[in-house]
Amino acid sequence: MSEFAKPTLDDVARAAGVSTATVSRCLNAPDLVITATRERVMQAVETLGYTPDFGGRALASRRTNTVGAIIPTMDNAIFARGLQSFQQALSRFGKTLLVASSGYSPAREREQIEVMASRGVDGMLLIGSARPEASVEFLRRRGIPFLGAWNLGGEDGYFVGFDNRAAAAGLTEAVLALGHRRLAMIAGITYMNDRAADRMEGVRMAAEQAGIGADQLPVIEAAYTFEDGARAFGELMALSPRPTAVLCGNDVLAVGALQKARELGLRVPEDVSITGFDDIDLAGVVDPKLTTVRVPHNRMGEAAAEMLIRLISKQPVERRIEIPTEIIERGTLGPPPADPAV
Amino acid sequence: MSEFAKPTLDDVARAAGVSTATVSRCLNAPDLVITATRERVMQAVETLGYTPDFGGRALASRRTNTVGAIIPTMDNAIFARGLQSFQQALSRFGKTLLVASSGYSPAREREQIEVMASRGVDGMLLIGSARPEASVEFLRRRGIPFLGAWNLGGEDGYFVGFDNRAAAAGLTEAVLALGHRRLAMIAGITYMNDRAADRMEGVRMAAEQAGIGADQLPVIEAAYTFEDGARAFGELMALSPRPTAVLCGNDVLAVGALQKARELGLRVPEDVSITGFDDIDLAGVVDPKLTTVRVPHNRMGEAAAEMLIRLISKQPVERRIEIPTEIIERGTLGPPPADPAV
DNA sequence: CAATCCAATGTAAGCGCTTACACTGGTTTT
DNA sequence: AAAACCAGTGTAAGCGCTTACATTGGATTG
Repeated sequence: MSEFAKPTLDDVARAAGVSTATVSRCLNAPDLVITATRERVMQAVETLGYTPDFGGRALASRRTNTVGAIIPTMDNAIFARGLQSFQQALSRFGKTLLVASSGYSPAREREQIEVMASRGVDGMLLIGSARPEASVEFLRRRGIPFLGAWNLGGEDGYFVGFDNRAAAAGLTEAVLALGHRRLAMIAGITYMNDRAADRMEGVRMAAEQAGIGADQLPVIEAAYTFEDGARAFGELMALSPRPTAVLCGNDVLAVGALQKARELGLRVPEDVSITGFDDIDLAGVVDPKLTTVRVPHNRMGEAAAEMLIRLISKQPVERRIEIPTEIIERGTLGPPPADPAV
Repeated sequence: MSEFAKPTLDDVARAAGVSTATVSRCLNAPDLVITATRERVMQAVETLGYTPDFGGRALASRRTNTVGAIIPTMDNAIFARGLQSFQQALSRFGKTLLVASSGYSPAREREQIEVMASRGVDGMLLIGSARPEASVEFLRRRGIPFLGAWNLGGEDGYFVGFDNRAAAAGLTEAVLALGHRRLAMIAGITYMNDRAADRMEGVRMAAEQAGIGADQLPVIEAAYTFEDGARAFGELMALSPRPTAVLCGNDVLAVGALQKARELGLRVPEDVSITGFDDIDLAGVVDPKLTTVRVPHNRMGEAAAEMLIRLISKQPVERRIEIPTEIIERGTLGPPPADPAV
């Protein structure tokens, strides 16, 4: 073995004076090997700096102990946090995580699914449930277990997430309870994004329930940036009559709205109320602090890991695990102005 | 092939009536195959839903087209942003990214390095340069090209990053130029973190240069949370004489400090100036907006990808690429109070 | 028209590993 | 004391792929 060659099982076997089978057993089922032998082998492993070749191992054992996760983007605190917990939980089970991002594109997600399948992942974590049937079909054909996270999905499939619709409805009810009647919403882009769509629907449902029809509830969809949130808020404030409460599909939009409100000289919540969704760090930092919905990403990541492991090892699992959300009341929601501006 | 079995090269070959070699060539070097054959093969690939097995491919070709990145944590906007660009650039070269996190622990980083090596990554991206020699030695022995990012490293190795020390010194000079003399610093934890250490040193250097010795420059190290930043700021404000400017090792600490300042009834920057570092989104959202140092993570991610690709394909490369930083003047830095409180 | 060449394809040898099965020799059982 | 057993180890057959080399037959050359 040259200085730069990667040592193989064979090298170790030769160095320890045993067969490759024994070395393999030392690594995978140490109990089968007598202590003296094992120590000799481990010594050889150590001095040679041997690490098993993943490809060879995967090929021979038809297992990879790898699970894949495809998220819309890494550049978003929401997914980052959940994924971090997911990974930690996974590693407790000896699995490693492969992460890829789809950039919110179903086509790119499909590509990544194939990449992961090629790599022989034992299971897969996807976000939400809005995707072409073909992607799902592919996974099923291959017999790769997978689950959706961050929401609760539809008819079939496995899910661990929260009920975005119910949470949004709950928050809306809280707003209504304060006496607001002229609501508006800045929603995230709903195309192929069930979280955003569900939140929008939740707000609409609750409004409807209170006798506020869709025609009286202006909704603007905006991309996930402060600027887009600010712009949408500007448009909403130009409306007449002006809304007294603006429900935002996520905290980033809400913070953008908040900035715009300051720019427009509107006091929050005296002149206009604003709510967010997700309770990212940001929410506690702006002034006033954001009233929002807390989504326990850590718990979700862990629950997802556990569920996927069970799915992979064919243990019985519940079809969906709901993670409860919670309204966090801080400073941006108050009663409507007594004499609302027109 | 049963409904649930993964189709192999052999299945495709049989279906298309060619040899496995031809199928392989269709996938890897299509030019070598005549169009008619290729179309027949591709058709078979399509109908069978074939995706090449990564393990088999890696084993046979001794290439993986995979590069690894080990970052301290995913749950940090700074790394997320750079990594996103890194990945995008990489995928333009047909490489896929494997991400792992070390949780700021050198031991865990070492483990992950071995995992990546096992998986046969063609190259590796690490953060910074502070790590046990053994980790570096391992990589070298294995002949795996790697580079450090986010800083500029030491004597040897490849780096693409910024000069944290110089940037911190530059910002400190700007603070001094406004007339501040009673400086203090809230640094990130410097243990095994050269970025934090360099920033601290930069501040100290510039202060020294202005005749302010280390004994006149209180420094507190704080973990990467708002709370820790706030706590440290509280301690600093209890000092007598009270600092008129607090330089923070990153934006998160600065925002924590800012909150604490408000809590203490101190006006920023009238009573005390605060500066950050990194220019994360947050910096533009707090009130007043943070004066900080912008670090172009996108450019860095791309430059890192390019450099690593060159390293892998043994093309000539520069040993270090410096990404310039920029001071972003916003609202938290002003002249010291005329009659500073004691 | 034989010799040569070359493009298109096939043949088959591994890549590094796991694991079913075979073997060995001591211990227990009958 | 022979039979049965078993713990510890070895032998060797692939896993799915790539690729050096061999083969084929039509086009080009002298």
